[in-house]
Amino acid sequence: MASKDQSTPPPADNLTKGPTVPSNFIRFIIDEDMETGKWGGRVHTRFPPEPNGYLHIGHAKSICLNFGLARDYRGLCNLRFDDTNPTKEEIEYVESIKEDVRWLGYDWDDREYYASDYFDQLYGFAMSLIRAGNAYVDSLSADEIRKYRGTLTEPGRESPYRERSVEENIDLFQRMKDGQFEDGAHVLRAKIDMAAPNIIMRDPTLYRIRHVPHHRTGDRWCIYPMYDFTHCLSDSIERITHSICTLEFENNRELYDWVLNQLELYHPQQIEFARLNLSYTVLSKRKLIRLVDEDHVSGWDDPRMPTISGIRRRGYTPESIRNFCERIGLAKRDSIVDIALLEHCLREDLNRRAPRVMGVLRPLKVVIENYPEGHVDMLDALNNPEDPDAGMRQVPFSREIYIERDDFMEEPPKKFFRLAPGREVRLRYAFFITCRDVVKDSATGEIVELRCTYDPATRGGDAPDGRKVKATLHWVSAAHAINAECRLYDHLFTKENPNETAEGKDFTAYLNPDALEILSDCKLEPGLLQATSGFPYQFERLGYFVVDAKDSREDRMVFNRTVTLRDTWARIQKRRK
RNA sequence: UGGGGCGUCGUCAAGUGGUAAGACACAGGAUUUUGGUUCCUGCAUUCGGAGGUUCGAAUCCUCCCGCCCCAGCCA
Repeated sequence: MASKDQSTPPPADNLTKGPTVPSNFIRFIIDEDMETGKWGGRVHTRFPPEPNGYLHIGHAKSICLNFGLARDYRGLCNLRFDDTNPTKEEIEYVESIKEDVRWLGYDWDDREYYASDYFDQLYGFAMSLIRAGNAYVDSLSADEIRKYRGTLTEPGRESPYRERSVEENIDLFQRMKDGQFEDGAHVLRAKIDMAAPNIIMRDPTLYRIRHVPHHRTGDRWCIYPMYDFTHCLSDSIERITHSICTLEFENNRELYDWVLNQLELYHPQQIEFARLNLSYTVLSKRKLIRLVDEDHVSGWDDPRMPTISGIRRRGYTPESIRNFCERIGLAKRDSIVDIALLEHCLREDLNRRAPRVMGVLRPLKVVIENYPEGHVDMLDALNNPEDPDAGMRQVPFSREIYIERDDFMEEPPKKFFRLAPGREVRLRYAFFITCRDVVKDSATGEIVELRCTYDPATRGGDAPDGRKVKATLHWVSAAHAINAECRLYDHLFTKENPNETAEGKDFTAYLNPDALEILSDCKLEPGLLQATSGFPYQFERLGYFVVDAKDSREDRMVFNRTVTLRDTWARIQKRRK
């Protein structure tokens, strides 16, 4: 960037700020609107979830987009519940949605709206359409309407009720509202064109009868407006400028525009973008509901789920998700983002902020034969090498400790530099130890204990004689350890794209049986007793962990592994197989 | 074989007629008391294909190919 004034140095954060928000086609549209003054310099977006399920990471993309645009252009973003189908929607979902949006770090102030708040106005607009001869009450059955609609290649036929008089339509629609008809007896339809090449325009249904109470309006209504009628009008009522939705609504834009044009109302611009797909998981509400209903997972907030509540419980941070949503970009082509990018954003954030601790997942007892019995050393350990302000803590060391079973091999292969018979390694922040003997269960042959010796001169982890070791192991003093349960998570599916199914199979066939591994005999350093949920820790050399918000108890702590550390050794092993 | 969209590295994605950004992944190497972090290095002579226009094309034109969406009284 060229500086115009040579006497003024460029701002320092020009270089340190990191990647700026990349532009995209929606920002181009808005930039142009700002130049032409199309909306009087306003940007007003909305995030319009239907409260019929929990939000997932795909919604996060939309949330970050809509709220992010409002933030960057000094505009506003509304939270609006698209609650026009009382058979599917529940109050539980609106509460969870609000919690999730807030957790992601966004604020809608007092602009919490519900399409159901507009039912009166919507009814009035429907009446206007009828009076103008642009809508009619149809008395065909659902089945008949489908048959009359035609196909992709053949035009539809007009309903015999299409030419009812305005008066009759008004009367019928009023009586629909008054509850004089059964579900399905009539619908209100837009009168457009049964031969339209866009099937959506073949006299779309605007209202249907449903004698079902609504979670907000109760029994006040028994007719409910359809999405296409509701959404554009809600946007219009809220003076939205850019109505951003996903690609599958591209066909619906013609109807969005038609309704607003017929009614001659304030007319936002609908813009479509490609929804997020992530490898090794599914991101459709229908499929997520099945995972919950069929007990493939423990619930919407199961840490294996890609739901916001699931990944929150798993230990993901809002910052990492926001960052991810910026990095994936925005376009109109269908794509599947590599879940490794999400994990990268997570590690990047966690590495900076998570205090380091030691925890042994699969303990192997080590007795230090030349260490005095009953003695305890308090050793200084760095809380976070990435953060000098994080300070130090003390960790107890004693004659009997636990190390990770994976850190010892009786017959080590070439590139294994951890502990082995006769080999010396460093115990982090403690001493060098050398393995002298391997104790096995005489019956099973299983290794039950290691006998080692330590070098007292290496206290803290450095040898005064300058000798080096190839590995540093984490450890926990046996007498001081907390017993805890750790839940290790992996990708929910074994297939990169579980939506792509073989003949006769469905996506559940690719569920990963190892997506959850429960380890119930973990040994953690004593300081972890203070750990509370929502606060991430790095278990050194293993990964990032967080207290499970639901199942952890004071006398039985439960930790979730949020994500592993990158593991070069594991990759080497995998390559070998 | 109707209509609406979309095809740029393994995965995302910039690029808007002037000679293919970046990120992730991957592969090497350096530093390291985490096989972590960090730091270097490499990674599309070519943009779905074929023609054409142009001094010059991923960008413009023509034809072809492939993928996604729409036939709910779901959203």
